[in-house]
Amino acid sequence: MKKGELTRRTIIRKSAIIFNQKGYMTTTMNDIIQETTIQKGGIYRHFKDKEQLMVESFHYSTEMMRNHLMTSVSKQEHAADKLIAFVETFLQLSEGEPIVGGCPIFNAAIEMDDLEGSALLPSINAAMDMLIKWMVKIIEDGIQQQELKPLLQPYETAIYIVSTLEGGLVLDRLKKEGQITKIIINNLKKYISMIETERQ
Amino acid sequence: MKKGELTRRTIIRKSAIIFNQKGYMTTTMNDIIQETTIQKGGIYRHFKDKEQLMVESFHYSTEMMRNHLMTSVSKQEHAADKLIAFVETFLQLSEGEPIVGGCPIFNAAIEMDDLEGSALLPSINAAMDMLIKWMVKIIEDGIQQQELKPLLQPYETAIYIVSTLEGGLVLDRLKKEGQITKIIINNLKKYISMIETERQ
DNA sequence: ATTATAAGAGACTGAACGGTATCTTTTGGA
DNA sequence: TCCAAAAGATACCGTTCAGTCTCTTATAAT
Repeated sequence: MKKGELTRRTIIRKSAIIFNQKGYMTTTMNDIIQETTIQKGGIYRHFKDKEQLMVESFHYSTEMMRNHLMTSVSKQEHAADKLIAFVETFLQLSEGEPIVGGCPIFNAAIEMDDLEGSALLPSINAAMDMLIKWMVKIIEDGIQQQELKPLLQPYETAIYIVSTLEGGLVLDRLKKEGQITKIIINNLKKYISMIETERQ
Repeated sequence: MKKGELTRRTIIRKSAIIFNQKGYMTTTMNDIIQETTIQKGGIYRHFKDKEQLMVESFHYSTEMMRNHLMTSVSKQEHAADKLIAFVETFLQLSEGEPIVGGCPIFNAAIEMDDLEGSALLPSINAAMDMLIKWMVKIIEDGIQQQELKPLLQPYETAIYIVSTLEGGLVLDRLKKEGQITKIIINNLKKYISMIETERQ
């Protein structure tokens, strides 16, 4: 009674990668058939339509990213180190770890225009909120621990960092030199060192 | 002998807006027919295929943006003021001026995956290069005029600013509060004030 | 081993796509 | 005013899309 559940997960796992690389609108069911080597009937037995598959795949992708970031950030004690770990790990996403195709939230966000009316839209918004709130929390805790400057505005700071990160992904996509990531990391490190208090 | 040229330009002008809003791949010829109220035969008389229309529309859009930015930046004398004017004007693009849908380079860049093999790809790269080189020039001149700090790395600085700008557009697209733009502008102003020399 | 049922294969459908071919209307120089 | 050429309308074509339907095969409890 569980063979089905297994293939269901296989479909999600493989679809998530294709969606993340090709885009949700652009990826066709035939792409998924080809990658999973499961025919149309097999797929539509487990998912009522493409949209449901999109939503579950997106959820899978963001969970992968979240766990990846979480393990990296939680290794650090100091708030500034947490932020740096966040930044570095985030930009390493574009190298294919842990999910091929880079940050799934970014990939989905830039498709938002095409996804009007789709059930995926609220998921994207929720995922982005999660990311920002997470960073806000790191900053707030850092201020409370007197590791970050007390005058810092947590939300504004988080927005600024996330913006720079997402923008780095746009440029990285265009300029294949791979230099972009390094430049963004260096500049954000400098920024973070400016918002932290003197270490004891 | 010139009626044709007139409608040709009308098609480009109206298509540019739709492409910039809906995306190049997602926009259909029927969308363009509806918006221009010119039937298929009328359109295909002036453009051999959708791709040609895409390329010419993109070129039109980027020219509009370039002129808009140019007039704004050239009003300023000091390099730091030029950078601020650039940043502010760029982020105002998302409010629909001068071209509805926001920065056309950004809009096209995020579609790059879907445009593999398209004639639009080199145009996008060229446009982005133009933007970056322009900012590099402003920074280089600023250093030479001793308006910006001499240790500044022009290319790295330009990449960082443009990344933050583009990332701001991603977030602005998601969070409709309209607050994002302000936050990015404030932070980049602070950044620019840090890289300029003391004014006389 | 049997067999009801779960899982999957694959042909098919209608709609929408970009593009073409043919016909009709408009334009503007003579 | 005339009429060739330019401009535009519209029906149509092949292809591809998401999704359905029916038939076959694999599974697992008895």
